[in-house]
Amino acid sequence: MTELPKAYDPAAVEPDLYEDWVAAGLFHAEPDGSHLAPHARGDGEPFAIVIPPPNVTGALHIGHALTNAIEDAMIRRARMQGKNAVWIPGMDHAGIATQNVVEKQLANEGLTRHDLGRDAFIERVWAWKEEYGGRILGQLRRLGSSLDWDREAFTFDEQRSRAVREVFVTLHEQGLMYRGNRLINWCPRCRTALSEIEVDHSDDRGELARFRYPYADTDPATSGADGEGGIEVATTRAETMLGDTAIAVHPDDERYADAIGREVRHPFQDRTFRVIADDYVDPEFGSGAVKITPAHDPNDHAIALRHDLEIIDIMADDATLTDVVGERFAGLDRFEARRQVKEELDALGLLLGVDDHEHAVGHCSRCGTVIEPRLSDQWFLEVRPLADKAAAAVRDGRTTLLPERFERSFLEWLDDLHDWCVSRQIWWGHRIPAWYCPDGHITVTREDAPTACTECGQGGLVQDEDVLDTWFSSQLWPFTVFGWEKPGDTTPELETWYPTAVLETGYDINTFWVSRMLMSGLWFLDEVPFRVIYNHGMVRDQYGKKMSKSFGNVIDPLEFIDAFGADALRFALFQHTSPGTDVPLAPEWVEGAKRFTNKLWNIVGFGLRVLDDTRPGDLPPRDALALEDRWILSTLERTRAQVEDAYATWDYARVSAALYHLAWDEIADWYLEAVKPRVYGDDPTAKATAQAVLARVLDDLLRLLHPMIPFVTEELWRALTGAAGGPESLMVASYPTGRPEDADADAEAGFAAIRDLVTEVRRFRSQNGVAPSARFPLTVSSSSRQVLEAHRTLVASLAGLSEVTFEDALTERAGTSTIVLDGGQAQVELAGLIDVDAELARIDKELGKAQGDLRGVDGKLGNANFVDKAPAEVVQQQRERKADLERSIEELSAQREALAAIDA
RNA sequence: GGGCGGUUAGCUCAGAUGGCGAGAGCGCCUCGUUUACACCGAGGAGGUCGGGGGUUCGAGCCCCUCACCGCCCACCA
Repeated sequence: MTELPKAYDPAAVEPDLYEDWVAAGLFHAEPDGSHLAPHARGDGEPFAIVIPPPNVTGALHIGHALTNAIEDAMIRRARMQGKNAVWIPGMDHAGIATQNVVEKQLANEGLTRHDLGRDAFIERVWAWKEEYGGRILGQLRRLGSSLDWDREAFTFDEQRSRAVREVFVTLHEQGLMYRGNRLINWCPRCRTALSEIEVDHSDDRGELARFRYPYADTDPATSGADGEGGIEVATTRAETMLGDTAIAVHPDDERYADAIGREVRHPFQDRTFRVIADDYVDPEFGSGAVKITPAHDPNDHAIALRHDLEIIDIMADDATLTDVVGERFAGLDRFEARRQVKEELDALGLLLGVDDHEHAVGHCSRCGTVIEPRLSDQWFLEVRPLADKAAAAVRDGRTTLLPERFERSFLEWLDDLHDWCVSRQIWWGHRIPAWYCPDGHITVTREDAPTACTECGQGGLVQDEDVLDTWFSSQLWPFTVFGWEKPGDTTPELETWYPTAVLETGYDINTFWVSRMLMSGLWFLDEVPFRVIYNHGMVRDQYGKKMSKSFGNVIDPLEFIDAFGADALRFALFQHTSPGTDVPLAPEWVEGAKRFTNKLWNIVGFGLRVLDDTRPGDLPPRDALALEDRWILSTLERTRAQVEDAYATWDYARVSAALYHLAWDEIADWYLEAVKPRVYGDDPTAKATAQAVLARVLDDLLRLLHPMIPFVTEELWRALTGAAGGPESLMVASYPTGRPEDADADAEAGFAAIRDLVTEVRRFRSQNGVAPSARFPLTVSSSSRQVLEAHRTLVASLAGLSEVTFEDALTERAGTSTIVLDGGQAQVELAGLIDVDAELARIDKELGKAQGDLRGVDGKLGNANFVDKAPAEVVQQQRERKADLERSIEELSAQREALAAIDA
């Protein structure tokens, strides 16, 4: 059989295997299942995942690595289980993000997008996309992602664009999509409206400026001076006072009972406004009087609507002040205006003080600029009916959120969701299918170029300049990727794979994306887009800190793949991955995972060396199997069940832990050692049996591990089975199902007895400085005598003994040392083996510990409550432990005496 | 201001429905070139399970409370 290189070299294996898989078409799926491997044909339960489409601007970062590793494991396992599994690749055009990147590039050339003009700019973005945009998809291949590349989609390609227009028009026809003049979040740098969730709030250190509005009926010459004849207000944004149109106080606030209805005079503008009463005002805060700026604050806007106040918009697109504020401040940037307004107020004697004030400030999630609430004409989607459907689907379990504890906040969010501002004042994105006639009537249509206004019939229509929020198209992803273009559409792909099996994504985009897919899927297809929402955590560094460019702790997954291989990176991620749990990642852990792949390499490498031409296949009859065979098969089956169980709770950390333990601690450390006497021995029957079992064990191990670490397992499996590659691949081999008949408690107990004895002998060596190579005889007395005696050769081989003999009871003799076993003891002839003084010291130490433990157990057993009320078996355990301790104390004391005698 | 998660060995984390005589990986110490692997093997040291109180025969696990840490949501000027 093939000899493997001594150490695993991922770089020499991974790229070729990936190409081989692609060439063999193993990633591709057909709705009718015609692609399925023979073992699965005729079954083929549909199992689809759509990739969370990465931004075209993106490069693979560690979060992508996590998402794609998990999804790949899901898909690969489903595929091996004979499901009709498909994983759809694609990218998101990522409106603002992409536009920003290209604008930055233009800025390097000293240009703005306006210098190019709309059409040229968009052309430029497409060119950029062609040149750099595909980068991340290539990087996904390095990870081993088994995406069906024949089905790649893009949120801004023609097919998806048709669906977007159709959805917009349909929603408009349904009366849910409307144009309105409302207060929205405006980013002055991106110069566009943003939705609520595109605004990040942070607690910033700011200020609270207090100043006084003089009453209109007081003398301007004196009213400013000293607190007389005015009303005190406070603000964190002093410049907004230029757009104030009222002062509000609480209706029950006695301090202001007389003030209500009075007029105040604007210090910088030739106008006055009233003091009004509104419940919104908190009398406890500040002076209890609030200045009202309807055009620039959501609460103020609401109050303005209730009281029919004048609304004055004081800002331009770039957050400089417009002429309406008056000559003194017009044209100033908002922050400069803030400073100067305070100055002028102070000059007039109206400023009462400026205090430090920490408060939540909204920032643009794309560029970090401070958001300006602003009144604006935008397109809105009335989300209530859609959100209600989505919430109902979560509540009745049509879709399940993992971890479950996320469900509550997800539902609360859906329950008080506000209308979605979908229009963006940028160029890169789906143009809004609305046209305006010269009279301002709106025509929303599926046509490319409508010629007549639907309201008044006149021509000269001009299309809305705006584009849609990028999430508007990605919300349709789970069905547009399967060919859906309009309500009622059906395709074989949709019929087979919609709803998808699971939507796997970080919890950070539940609101942006997941909720909206749920809403639109239910609205347009009347069916949830996915049965399960699996939320993975965020990848953090080894100190638990979020990875971000500004911290400089970002880890590039490609560097890990180069250094340790994709499998190592994947396995390291899996080892810490449970639903909703953040994943800390340190280089040493990837290194550790690499060691695991190397261990696996050597485990199978050993197999290849000793299997001769044995391939995995049927096993000899059970009664021909050795104890260690039955033990490992039982352990394998038990682990397989644990893995199954862990997968049922989507807990990859437990899956990887169970398989790591199986491979390293059970197979490598014990089974391979236990099997050596037979495979190196000259009993052909015993050898053949060992080989058959070993082949089976290695085969199953590789199958179980393949979804997580596809490359190394595939390479080894081909060597083990002689598979030629291409369609003969572990990728489409069957995933192990249960073999309940392999469960064998007797064999596990028997092997455990052997293991305990061997471990004790090794401990004896280590503690007494007896070389591992030293051979010596051992006499054993044990309750497990039967099984130990029957496997004396194995015991001798594993423990490095020259001879093992058995007696019913050992008698203490000078010059021997006793090894205490779980179910008995063993005796070593010490002559020439050990250092007596060291041994005495060791015994003293053990004696001390045993005596301490005994006191503990005695205390427990002396407690009447414990003895009476604890379950009998628990009490029994303690009694046994007490007996054990007493016995070992006795033995140790005897040994001590014997040794002391030799010493003397 | 709400909500959620966390606090277990030097580090990062496991520890279903309370029975633990508390585990793993890395790190640390001792020994080791046995024909799978030094990307290794054998053995070992190291924990008042954040503090306090409670329930229980028994609590790392349940209850109360306090203290930190992290995240999400939120219109208090």
